[in-house]
Amino acid sequence: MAGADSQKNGDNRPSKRTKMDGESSASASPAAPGPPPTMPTENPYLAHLPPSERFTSNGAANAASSSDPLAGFVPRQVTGKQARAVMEGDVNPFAATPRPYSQKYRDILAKRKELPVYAQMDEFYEKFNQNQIMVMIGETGSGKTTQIPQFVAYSDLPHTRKEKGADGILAPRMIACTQPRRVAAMSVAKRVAEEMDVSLGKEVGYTIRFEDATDRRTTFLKYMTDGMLLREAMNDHNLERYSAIILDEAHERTLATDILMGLLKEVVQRRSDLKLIVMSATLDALKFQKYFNDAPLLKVPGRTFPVETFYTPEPEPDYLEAAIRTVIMIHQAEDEGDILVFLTGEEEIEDACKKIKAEADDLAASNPDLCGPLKVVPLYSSLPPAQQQRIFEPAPERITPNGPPGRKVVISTNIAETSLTIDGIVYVVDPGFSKQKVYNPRIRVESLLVSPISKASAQQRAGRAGRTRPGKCFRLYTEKDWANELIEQSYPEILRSNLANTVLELKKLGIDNLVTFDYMDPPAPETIMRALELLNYLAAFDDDGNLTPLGTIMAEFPLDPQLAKMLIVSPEFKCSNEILTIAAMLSVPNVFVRPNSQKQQADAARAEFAHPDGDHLTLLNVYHAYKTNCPDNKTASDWCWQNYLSYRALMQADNVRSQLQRTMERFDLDLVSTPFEDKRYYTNIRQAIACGFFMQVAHKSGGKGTYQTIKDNQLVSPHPSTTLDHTPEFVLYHEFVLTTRNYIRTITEVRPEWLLEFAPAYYDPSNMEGEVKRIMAGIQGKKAKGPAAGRRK
DNA sequence: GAGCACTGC
Repeated sequence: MAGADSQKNGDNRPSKRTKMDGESSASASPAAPGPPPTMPTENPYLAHLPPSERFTSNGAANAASSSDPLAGFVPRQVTGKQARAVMEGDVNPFAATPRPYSQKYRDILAKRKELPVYAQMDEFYEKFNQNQIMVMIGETGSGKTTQIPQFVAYSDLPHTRKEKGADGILAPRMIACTQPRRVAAMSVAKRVAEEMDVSLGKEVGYTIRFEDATDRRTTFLKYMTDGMLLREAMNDHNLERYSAIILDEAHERTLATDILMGLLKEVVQRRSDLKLIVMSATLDALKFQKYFNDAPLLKVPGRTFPVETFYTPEPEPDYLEAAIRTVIMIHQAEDEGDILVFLTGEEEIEDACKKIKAEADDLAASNPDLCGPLKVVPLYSSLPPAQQQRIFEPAPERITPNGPPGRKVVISTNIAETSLTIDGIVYVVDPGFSKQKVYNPRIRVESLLVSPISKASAQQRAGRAGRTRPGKCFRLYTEKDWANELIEQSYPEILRSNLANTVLELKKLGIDNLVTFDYMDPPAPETIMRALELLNYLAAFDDDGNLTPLGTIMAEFPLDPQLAKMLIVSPEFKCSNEILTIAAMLSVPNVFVRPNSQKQQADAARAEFAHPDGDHLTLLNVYHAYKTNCPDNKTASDWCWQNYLSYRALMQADNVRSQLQRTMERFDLDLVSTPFEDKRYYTNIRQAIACGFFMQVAHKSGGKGTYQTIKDNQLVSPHPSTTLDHTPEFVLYHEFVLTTRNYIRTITEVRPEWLLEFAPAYYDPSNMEGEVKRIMAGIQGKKAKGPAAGRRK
């Protein structure tokens, strides 16, 4: 796109321009080189001038048009002094038509000036102007997420550099800032629109799944989830719509961020005009710098209060008991201030809440002069939003005017470590554990394991105590364990995941060799092999490891490859409407609610939807019942409540279903159903599912309804929640869950004939062993003798 | 006869 200048730092437009001007006159003769493609060509404030007069010979906006606050700005040669002058000036240069700043803008600007990052604006511009890539370390409270993208806007002037896209629309070359979470992308965009005194969704916007608050013609600064940018990259390998990309929260090392880093490392070589800023919170700066060819570093201090850390003298044998004891100790002995306790999961948290509440009530009753009232609040993601909001309620009032103050205790999972910030926390209790995802490529199973956290995590947790004033952190492990046992950083997600999806995405991104791709942390080759193998069996990849036409479409669906495959083949089985529903239901959290106190009622409610042939069909029943019985929101939430179903999950399923349906339509995949009266109605559905999940099948083995997985011979039991009312010879399962026992969850009966018919290579008797081999060979023999074999495929 | 750490498309 941009000039093919190959200097080290990539972007040398200004100097190049000067040189050009020295060689040829700046006349508007058609033969003159004219401005390079990325130079401003559309400055709305200079619209009264013909394009050739809008910029001086060195590319600066023409100073003669004195009303333009950006007069004299050379893209990417802008200094802190220039930017500050405009920020503190009278006219907003980023508004659709230049207009005076509002009073609110000035009020906010005063606060922005206090942010640590503001003080380093000059240093930022020096590094930004001179380098294509830079790494930024900004601790909590530095203001990097809101300010840096704005700084870039003053330098890139994206709103003055509109270009026609492939769709013929004149659009700004945007600045993107990625976030790992949707709420962050949304709330930061809203804040920055206010700070810039422009409208959200017009000049500054955000894009997340299910919601695009941007305007193709006017948005020049876009906050988005990292996954969303990755999706865009799949169809635009050079990310041409962007002039600068800022990867925020890179230290979290989400799968999407890691892939984007690898991809962008390649893109910056192809696009010398693209600037990249990688932002992270402390610590691994050197690793990022090294990965990005020794990119320069800008370090900005945070703005938090000191946190005093305490360790236990001896290891604690029972961290749950120790955590409870510590909370009670703090409540009795420490000054006013709320407490945040980190535990690993829902059950543990509810248990701890009960115990702490009981002890604290006893204490307050027996020592009203020593202990104030204590409010205990649980926090985890599956909690309904209304209950999550309770963490923001104030601590209880003191009971008597001179009595001891009340206190709030929040008992939380890791969600409070990154996603949610609670003000007023002064004390943190950190037992040092969290549930972490691990992937075992040998048996192809992802599971959750309670594991020790990393030092980085522990520091993040401690930091939560110092957001409003100095705080204390009580670590329930010894200082020696801290030093010797905790690893520095948590393993990035890419090392802990099944990569089937990722490998498909990478291919779609145009990455040819998945093994030599420049990962910041390369995954185990076995994990990549497992993914390639699966995608090959699903016919997404051919035998040479290239994407097939089917694989190309599969990558467009926001689904696991197995689900995408079953959806794409479903029209052939005349059941795409039903498979759409099942895919959506399998993509959202469990729709069945089962409160501890009402297990029987909940099970009875579920039985109303049960389909005897399997859980996939039960999910279909639930969705149909939901759509039939819930014409509006009010009835829906009541109906869900009465039927022990999660309204939230069902709404999500509805949302996902529409998105999947749109993707189906985009690829001309028919939306069809077999008539319900037709005896093949359910068979067709089950066959389509089998086309996606034939690798996840178990065969009955031994007594007592136990099964053995076909590929890895793992002994498994159907999950007790299943609605399957018999024990067929073959079942297909959606998930393998490793808890107290090996369970297969969400299962449906399949026929061995289908497996051989739809996945002949996989089920070829020569690949099989024992009983299954005999069964498959038997079917093959019969088929060979019978009339024409193979109805489909 | 039982569990969903947390995100994301």
